Amino acid sequence: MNTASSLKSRLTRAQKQIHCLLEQSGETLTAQAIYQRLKDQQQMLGLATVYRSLRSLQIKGLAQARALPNGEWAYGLTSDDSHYLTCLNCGTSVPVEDCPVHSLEEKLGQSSHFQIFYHTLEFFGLCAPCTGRLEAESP
Amino acid sequence: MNTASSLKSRLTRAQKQIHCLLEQSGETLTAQAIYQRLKDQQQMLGLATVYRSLRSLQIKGLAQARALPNGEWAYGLTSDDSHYLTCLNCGTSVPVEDCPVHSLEEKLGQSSHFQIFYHTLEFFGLCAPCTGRLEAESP
DNA sequence: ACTAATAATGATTATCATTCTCATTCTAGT
DNA sequence: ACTAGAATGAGAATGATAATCATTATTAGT
Ligand SMILES: [Mn+2]
Ligand SMILES: [Mn+2]
Ligand SMILES: [Zn+2]
Ligand SMILES: [Zn+2]
Repeated sequence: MNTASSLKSRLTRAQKQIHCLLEQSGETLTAQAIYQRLKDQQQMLGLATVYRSLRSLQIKGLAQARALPNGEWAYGLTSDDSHYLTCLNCGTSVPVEDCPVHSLEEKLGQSSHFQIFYHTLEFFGLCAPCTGRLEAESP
Repeated sequence: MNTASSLKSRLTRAQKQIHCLLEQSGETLTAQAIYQRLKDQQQMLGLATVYRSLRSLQIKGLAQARALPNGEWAYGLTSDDSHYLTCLNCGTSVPVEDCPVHSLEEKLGQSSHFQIFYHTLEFFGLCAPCTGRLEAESP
């Protein structure tokens, strides 16, 4: 049994609930959204427990987090490999299909002494409407 | 004159000071650190102005931000292309030398209607000491 | 240069996601 | 069943960032 699966071995009730919710949901969720959804499903967890469990799931290699432009974090499963292109002005976000970092990740996993669970890759710039608007304002 | 340089055209006093500080410093800095350094250099800016200017510099394509594990943001120049591998347990962070996303960034810039200024790429996992410690705790 | 309009700044306050505290409840092992 | 340690939850504390608004600097028109 390898390290990862041994770390995953035992999940607490809260960790199981959250892992399960992330699996069902398909999309990534903020901690607050997870808290709300569980409450709605009569599976209420304390907010502190939600945050604690998310950190544990990360350390166990099961969950990942990406920072949203507004300062919140979106959590998902590490099996999900998706990336976005986001407008710095209006926040519009579109998915990016390709991901060219897997071979690098593998290489790092061998050379760096780190056990790598996931990566984040995000692109930032201006969408077409915002580019137009900003050019008009500052000619 | 292209779009980017037209957007960069006029910088406010505060934006110039911060851009200059980021140029000198070489490293990335949090907003709070920028505030402190400018104060130390007798170039005091209000904290609100620091945040506003950083956002403007981003929209002008001059500055980039990456989220630190502790929830703060580190700001640098978009000309800086550096990435890190971070331990989810202890926060240890090591630089990653390679970056395999430039060709994708170029492709996206052409196909997506976005004007892309920068990207973030971060790896997360466990460092060797933490892997050992956690294995010992949960056998 | 003078003035009116507009933009930038800064002191302060408000926000709110996240973390901390600690008392209580659950769990595993004997 | 008993006990030690872990997990949980309610609520308070934290702290970075955003919003407010009065003041100051800059711009544009005359
Ligand atoms: Mn990927
Ligand atoms: Mn890069
Ligand atoms: Zn936009
Ligand atoms: Zn570590």
